[in-house]
Amino acid sequence: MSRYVAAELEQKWQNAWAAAEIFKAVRDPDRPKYYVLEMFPYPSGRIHMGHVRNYTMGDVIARHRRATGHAVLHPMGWDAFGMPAENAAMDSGGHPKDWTYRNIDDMRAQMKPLGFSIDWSREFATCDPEYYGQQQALFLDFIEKGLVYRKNAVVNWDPVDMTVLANEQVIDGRGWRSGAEVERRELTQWFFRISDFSEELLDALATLDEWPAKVRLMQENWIGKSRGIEIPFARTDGGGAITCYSTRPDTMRGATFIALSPEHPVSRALAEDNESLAEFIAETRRMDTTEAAMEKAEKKGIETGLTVRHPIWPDRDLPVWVGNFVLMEYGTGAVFGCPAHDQRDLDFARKYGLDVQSAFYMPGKKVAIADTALVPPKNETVSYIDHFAGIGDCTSQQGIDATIDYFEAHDLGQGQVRFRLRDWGLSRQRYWGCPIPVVYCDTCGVVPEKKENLPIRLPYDDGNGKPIDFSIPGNPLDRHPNWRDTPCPSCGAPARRETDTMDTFVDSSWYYARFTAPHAETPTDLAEAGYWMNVDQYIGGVEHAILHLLYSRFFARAMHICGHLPQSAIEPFDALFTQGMVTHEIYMTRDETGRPVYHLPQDIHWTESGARLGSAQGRVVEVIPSAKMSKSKKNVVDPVNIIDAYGADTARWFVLSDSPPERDVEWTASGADAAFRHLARVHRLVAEIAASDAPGDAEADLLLLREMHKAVHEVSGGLESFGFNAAIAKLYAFANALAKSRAGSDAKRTAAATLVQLMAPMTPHLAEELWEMLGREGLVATAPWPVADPAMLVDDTVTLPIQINGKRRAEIVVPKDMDKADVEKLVLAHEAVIRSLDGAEPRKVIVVPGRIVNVVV
RNA sequence: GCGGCCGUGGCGGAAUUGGUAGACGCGCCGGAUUCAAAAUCCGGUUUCCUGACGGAAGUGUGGGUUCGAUUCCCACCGGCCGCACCA
Repeated sequence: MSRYVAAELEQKWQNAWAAAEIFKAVRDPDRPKYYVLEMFPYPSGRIHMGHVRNYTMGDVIARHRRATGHAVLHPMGWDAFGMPAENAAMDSGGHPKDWTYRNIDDMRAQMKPLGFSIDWSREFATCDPEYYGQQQALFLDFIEKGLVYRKNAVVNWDPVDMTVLANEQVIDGRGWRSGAEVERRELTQWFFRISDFSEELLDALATLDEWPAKVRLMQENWIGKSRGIEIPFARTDGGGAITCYSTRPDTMRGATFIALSPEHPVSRALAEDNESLAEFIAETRRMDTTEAAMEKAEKKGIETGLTVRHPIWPDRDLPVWVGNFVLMEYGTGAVFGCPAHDQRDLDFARKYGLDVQSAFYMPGKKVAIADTALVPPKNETVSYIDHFAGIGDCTSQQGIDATIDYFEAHDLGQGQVRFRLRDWGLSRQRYWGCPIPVVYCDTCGVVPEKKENLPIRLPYDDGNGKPIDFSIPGNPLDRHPNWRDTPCPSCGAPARRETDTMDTFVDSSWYYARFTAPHAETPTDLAEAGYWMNVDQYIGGVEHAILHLLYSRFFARAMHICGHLPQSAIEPFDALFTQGMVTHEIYMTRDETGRPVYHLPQDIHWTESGARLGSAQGRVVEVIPSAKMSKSKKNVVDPVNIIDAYGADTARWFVLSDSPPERDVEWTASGADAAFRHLARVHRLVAEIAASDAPGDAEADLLLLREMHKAVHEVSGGLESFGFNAAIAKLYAFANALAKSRAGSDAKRTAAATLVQLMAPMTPHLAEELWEMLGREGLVATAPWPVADPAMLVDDTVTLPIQINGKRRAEIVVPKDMDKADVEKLVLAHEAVIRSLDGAEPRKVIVVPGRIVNVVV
C-alpha cells in the first residue's frame, strides 16, 4: 500500500488544478458571488508563518465557498512600494525596482507550493506602472472633485536622510535610521480631505456588524468625535476676545484661569514686549514633541499679566496664562482651567497657587477639593452650585447639554462638534513610491498632468544611462538631472514635476477594487466592480485596524464620488476578520557579560531536566514563553522548511488547529508532528477502506452514517463561523469514529469520501489524492459540498443527565420523543433519586426534553 | 488616566439561546506488536477520599439572579491590547 508522500502528491494535484483552471474567477449570473481577500503582503523576500496562517484561512473559505456553489474571487498581489526597497539600495547598492521584483518572484515561488486556490491571472504589484498609473488617474479625479489639496504643514524632517518622517519613524526625537535629531519643518504638502468624511466614517461604523467590535471601537476613538462649545472671553484690556474650546461648559463656575498654547497668536503677540514670555515660548518650542516626551514633560506655565472677564460672573476676572500643555492643533489653542473638575488643571493650579472653585458636588457630600479633582462619570447625578444655566441636580451630561443651550440662547458661545481625525498628508520625499502627477509652472501655477500622459513613470536611471545613486540621502527624483523637466500641461512652457511621491498607504487603499478588473484601462471597470464588490470576507492582522482600514473606507467613498465604484461599495469590506499571530518559544543563554544570546529551535536538545544547547551535556537553556516570531530572537520557523519536512497540507492543518483563529497560535514541533501523523493516518485509513470488501451491518452502518452527518453539520458550521479549530477537532473525532467502525465497506467508503470532502478546504492535496483513491469522479475541489440530513443528526434515544439540586448525579437513556410525564416517572424511579429523596416528595422536577432533568429536593 | 478584551486540567484549547465542564490535540502513564528499536495500534489521564463500588469538590476571588451559571449581573485580583497633555 502506498505511503503518504506529501511532496509528490502535492505537486501532482497543483498541476491538475492549474490544468483545469478551476480557480479563475468568472462572473456567473447563475451563482452567488463571493469575494474573499487576505491583506496583500509586502514583498520582503520571505514568507513567514503569519502569511501561511493568513492565506490558509482565506483559502479555506474560498474553497468552501466554491464547493457551496459560489463564483469565487480570491486574488493575490503585492504591496510593493516603500522604504525597505530604498534602504536595501542604500545599504547594499542595486536598484529598488530590481530588489522588489526579485523579492516578488521569490515569495511567489515560496507561496505556490502551499496550494492556495488563487486566481493568479489577476496578480499585480502596486509598483507596476499599470497600477500606479491608474492611481495617478484617481488622484487627478480627486483633484477635480476637491478631495485632495495642498497646504503648509509642520512635519518631522530628518536633516541627514533629508526626508519627511512619519510620526512612527521618530524615536525619542531622532530619525529611526539616521539617528539625527528630527526638526519640525513647515512644508507644502498634499492632503486628502478625509476629515470632511469624519461624521460619515463614524456613523457608518454602526453598519459594519460583521467587523470585530474592537476594530470599530478603535476607529471610533481614532475619529474622536466630541461635542463642545466655543466660548469667547472678553479681555479686560479691550483687546479682541480669547475664544476657548470646552467639552465641559457645565464646569464654567469652576473656571479660575485661561491657558493659551505657546503658539497661540495672542501668546506670540504678547511675547513681543515680554521677554520672559518670549523665552518661555522659545523653550517649549525646543522641547521634544514626540508623544513619549510630551507625556513625561512637566506641565509648566507663565502668567501673561492679561486678564479676561468671566462670561457668567462678570465681576470675576480670570488671569491668562501660557501653558506648555495646551495644543494649538486641538480646539482653539486656548482653554479655560477648571481645577476642581480636571486633574491636570488642578495640578497646574496647585503648582502656581491658582484659585480652586467647585462647580458641583456629589449630592449630600460637600467635600473640599484637595489633591484629587472631582470627575464623576457623565451619567452620574451631581449637584450644581448656583444653579447657573438653570441646572441643579442632574447628570453631568444633562448639565453639559443644558449649558450649551443656555450659552447659545444668550449668545455667549457656539456649540461645536469636533473630530480628532486630521486630513491625511500623503506627500513623501522618497523615490520608491507613486509619483504625484502634478506640474509646477511659473505662469500657470500648480497644474494637474493630462490623463493621456499617464503613467508618470519613475525613472530607472539618471537619464544619461547612469544608475541612480541611492547612497546619497534625500530624494533622487529631486536631484535627477532631467526627470523633473516637463512642459506645462496647460501652456506648454518649460515647467517642473512634483518630485514627492505618495504615501504607500494610498497604494493599499484601493487595490481590493482593482482586483475586480486588474487589466482595465481605467482605475476600475464599473461592471466588474459592481459584480464582485464588496469584499465579502477580508482577513488580516489587527495592526491595520485603524490606518489601512480607515483610509480604504475613505477611498471607497472618494472613488464613488469620482464614478469609479458604485454607491453600494462605499463600505468596501462587508466582513472583517483579524487573525492572531504565529508564535514560538524563545531559547536563551547568557554570555560572560550577562547579555542574552538566542538560539534556533533546531539547536535545542530536550532532556528530562529541560532544554539544553546542542546535546544532553550542553548548557542549560532558558525557555522563554511563546512570543511573536522575530529574527533577532531566533524563534522563527521558516514555512519552506516545514513544507520540505511535512508538506503543505500539514502546515495548513497545523496553523488552523489548536487555537481559535483570532488568537495567537504557538508553533510547536510536537504539534506539527501530530498534524503530520494524523494526515498520514487518514491516508492509510482511506487506502484500507478503498481496498476493503466487507458486508454491511445495518446497525453499524447507521451508526457511522449518523456520525458522518453530524460531522458534516459541525464542520460546515465551523467553516462558516471561523471555528476552524473546532472544525478540525470534529474531523479528528470523525476520523477516529471511522477507524473504529464495524460498518460495511459501502458505508465506510461513503463516510470516507465525506471525510475527505470535509478536509479538502484545509488539506486540499491529500483530499484530491484520497478522492481519486476512492474512485470518485472529477476533482474534490469542484465537488458540491455535502449537506447534512437533519433526520440523521438526532439519535433515536437520548441520554438524559439527571441532576439533583443542579448537580449531575445519574443518567437515563430514553427514546428521543418520550413524553415529559413519562420521563419524570422514570426519573423518580431511579435509585439515585430515591436515595436522595429518602422518602420525601421532590419539591420540583424540571424536565427539559432531550436535554436534562433536574430534581429539586 | 480613559476605553476594550481575556482568566477553564501539566500545556493549547472545546462547550447553539444558561442545561452532562474538560470535546479534540500535545504531554504523561500502562499495554499490544517487535529479537530490539522506529513506526503503528489499544487503554488510561481535573483534583481529593476509597482496595473497589462509589462519593465529594471544581471554570481567577467574593457575592447575586436562577430549578440549574464557564455562560447573565455586581465588586475585587491578575494578564493582554488600543488610545492618551483632546480641554
